[in-house]
Amino acid sequence: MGPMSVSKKEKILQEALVLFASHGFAHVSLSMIAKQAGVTKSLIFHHFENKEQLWETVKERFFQQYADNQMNLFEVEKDPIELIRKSMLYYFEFVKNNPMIPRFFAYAHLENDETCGQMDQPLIARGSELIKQAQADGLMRQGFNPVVLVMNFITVINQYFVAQCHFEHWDPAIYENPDAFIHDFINNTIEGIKP
Amino acid sequence: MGPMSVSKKEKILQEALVLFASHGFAHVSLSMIAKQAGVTKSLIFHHFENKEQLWETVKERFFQQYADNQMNLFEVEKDPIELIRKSMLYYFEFVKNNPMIPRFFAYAHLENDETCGQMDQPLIARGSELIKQAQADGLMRQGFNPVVLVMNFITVINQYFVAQCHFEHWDPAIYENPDAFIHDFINNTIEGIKP
DNA sequence: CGATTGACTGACCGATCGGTCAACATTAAT
DNA sequence: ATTAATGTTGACCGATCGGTCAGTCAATCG
Repeated sequence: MGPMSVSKKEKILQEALVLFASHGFAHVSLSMIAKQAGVTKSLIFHHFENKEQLWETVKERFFQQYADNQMNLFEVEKDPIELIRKSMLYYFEFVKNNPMIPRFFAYAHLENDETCGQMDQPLIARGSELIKQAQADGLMRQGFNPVVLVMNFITVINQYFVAQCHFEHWDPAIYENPDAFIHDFINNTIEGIKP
Repeated sequence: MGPMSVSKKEKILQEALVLFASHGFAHVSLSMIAKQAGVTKSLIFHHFENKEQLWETVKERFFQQYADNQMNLFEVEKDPIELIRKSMLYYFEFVKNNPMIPRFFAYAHLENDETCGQMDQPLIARGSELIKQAQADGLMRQGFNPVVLVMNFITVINQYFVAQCHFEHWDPAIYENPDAFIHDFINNTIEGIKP
């Protein structure tokens, strides 16, 4: 297996990743991917079973990238309130630097793809546990489901980037000054869970 | 124009609406729509310019349905905090009864369709104004952008239905007991904006 | 009554889709 | 040098795509 062969298969994956994230599964043809990657369509079938399996492979890569990053999400931090604040900021910066990830998620959701749910379930379980502990210790307001909190901040941050065409009509300032936005959003969230 | 002719054009629109909301633009072929509506593909071209214009027409219908409903969103209510609570609950119930609406929005967002942003902009402006007034009157916590609040609750409620395949892996209880979910979410939000 | 109009259809078009296949090029092992 | 395995290509396939077009049918109108 020479270096060129690896490079071409890799190129196919990279271009497929960009195109799928940009236009979704159905909009992207194998001819487009082949042209963009500078290879023939046949080569795609040599390296991958079919279009579906190529999509699955690309998806796994995306999710891996996402999951790897989440390892850092709930890092060691004494104050659970501060932990939430840091995690939200960290996730916001991550998605800001990888804006195709929420788009890919959105496509997967619309196709009722359950893979994305199974992937980060363990991490969410750990985050929920931390929050529950904080609630028990009286460091956080009690009585709400921790998953609702996590879902809230993941969802809003993702959609901030996916639905820019929508929200920037509501108030352009939200995108002219992203720091102010995430600051407001984090503050609202934090205030909502203080004991 | 007899009643039958209206009925068939209407049938095309209805079926296109369901199919587009279910599978998106590219996944749905005109043959599928024609078969589902019980007409020939040619009739679609008789009533609509092309596939794109059919999509636009269907979209306008959806958005109208959405916009009409929003008239009731910020109804008269003395206490602004209570107004937010009621509005969130009202919107949740609305989307619950029209689960295809957030799916349609999601597709429009992924295609960077700006129509959806222009439609509800006036309403959001009014909602923001109400919140700003409440802030000025000391009835609501100050210093945050009202649009962030509205975007938060619209986004989460929409994604609750669109990304069920994702979040129900985090905690099935969220969907087994929707009332508990929306109750938690509303409470978190309200607590976050109390003065 | 004949003419006109709009709803509606079936046959058909070129383009493109995902996918197959035989053959050639390249590399590594024997 | 021969062989085997893999990388890579171009020609080709049936199916389906969005879209066209000539024409049928029923209702309306003068």
